Amino acid sequence: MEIRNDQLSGRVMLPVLGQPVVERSDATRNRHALLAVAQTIVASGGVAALSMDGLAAQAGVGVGTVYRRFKDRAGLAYALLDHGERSFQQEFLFGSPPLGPGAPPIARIRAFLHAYIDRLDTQAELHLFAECHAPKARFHSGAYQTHRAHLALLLTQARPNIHANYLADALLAVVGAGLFLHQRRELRLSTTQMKAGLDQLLNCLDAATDPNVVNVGFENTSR
Amino acid sequence: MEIRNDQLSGRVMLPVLGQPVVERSDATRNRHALLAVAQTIVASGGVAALSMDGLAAQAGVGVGTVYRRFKDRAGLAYALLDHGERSFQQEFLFGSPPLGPGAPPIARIRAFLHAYIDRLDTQAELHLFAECHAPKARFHSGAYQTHRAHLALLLTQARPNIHANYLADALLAVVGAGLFLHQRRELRLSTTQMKAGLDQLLNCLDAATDPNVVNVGFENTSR
DNA sequence: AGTCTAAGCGGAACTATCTCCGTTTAGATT
DNA sequence: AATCTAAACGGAGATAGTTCCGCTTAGACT
Repeated sequence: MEIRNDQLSGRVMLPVLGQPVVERSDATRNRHALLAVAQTIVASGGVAALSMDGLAAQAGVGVGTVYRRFKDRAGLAYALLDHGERSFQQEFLFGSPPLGPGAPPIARIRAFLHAYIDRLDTQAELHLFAECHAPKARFHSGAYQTHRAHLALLLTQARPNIHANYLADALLAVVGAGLFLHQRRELRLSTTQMKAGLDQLLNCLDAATDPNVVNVGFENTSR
Repeated sequence: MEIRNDQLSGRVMLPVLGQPVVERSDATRNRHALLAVAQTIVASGGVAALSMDGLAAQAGVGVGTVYRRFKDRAGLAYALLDHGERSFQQEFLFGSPPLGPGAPPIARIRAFLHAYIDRLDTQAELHLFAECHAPKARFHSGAYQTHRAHLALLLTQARPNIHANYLADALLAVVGAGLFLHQRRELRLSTTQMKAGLDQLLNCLDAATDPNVVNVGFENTSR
């Protein structure tokens, strides 16, 4: 889902070993057709209206084809999120500061979380859908790994003595789709308010002169 | 699911308006039988083995009965978690410090999160199951509301100027079942290590002399 | 004891996900 | 062009969640 080359020709490099290296032309055609139809379904009726059977019918292919292309419901959702994820990664990896390189670490983390919130504001339902139908897949996805590595690096730069990986996971949990939707729909928070809440959290990390961490228990891995 | 009286007689006060106030004896009998069977199914084969059809068959009732008692899969999961939740609430509301009243706020928060982690260690799969099959229900459950109110109160006591509700939600997100299972199974963190990570987060809250919050954007509710 | 009725029960039926496998085809090789 | 085969396709069927509705029953009231 993440590792693809040859975007212009429409050919896709699949990362899984033992799988074909390039898609056949009919497969590529179906992938694009299915994604296009899925987009319109979601746009008109929300994620609830997106069913595998219905998608296959509307796209004029068999259900087997849908499953072959996207593995399952969660895979379809991740595929739909992929476009936005790509450009998001471009921005925080190579774009202009404070989101991209150049700004101080804490400022970049702040910008990242703000941008994340803005993305959620349009795609939270799809995110939640994906997470709920494949809870483990979220953490294994290239998107999550990239976000985590990005935050962990910045956290380490900001405060060398903290357990950056744990905190990165923690920050990403705070901007999870489920909580976001609850805050937005039920608590009626604006994205501005959420960003303020996140800022507050970050200010604590920033202001704490001594996190008093000493890595208790993080040296060895137990089971 | 939360508001019940008359525990000894087995009668249950249902909180939903327009519903019967007390269960009929056969209904109570079936509820207990179903919960007992469900427990053994989960104990032997994990949550994956828990199906509504199978449960009904093993308990010797019709599927309709299962749905009448528990509404849906998520409701069944929440019912299974209810016993533990009850005693957990007793402990942090009325038990001995630092979990119960008497200790300083930050110490109580710390104890709460540690206890939460210990609970997850035995019940994370059931929690995840419940959350994924009814993502909105998590936040509306009495359990979540209670945890949130508890943390928010303690946070307010510790630092009057922070947005306690937002931070309470944030802390609960960090101990979400999905992340916990990932950390435990994939990253192979021990519960001790997770507690250390949480301590670090709390120490930041505690150490930050000025969270620099000024409640930006939290005054009015937008949509 | 008889009656009445709201609540509970059971399981057929409907829906949607996902798997399986026989058939078809893209495209490489000759 | 003919051949060959890995990949893709389609849709029937297995499985599980959920709803619906006609029948049954607990328990309240006479």
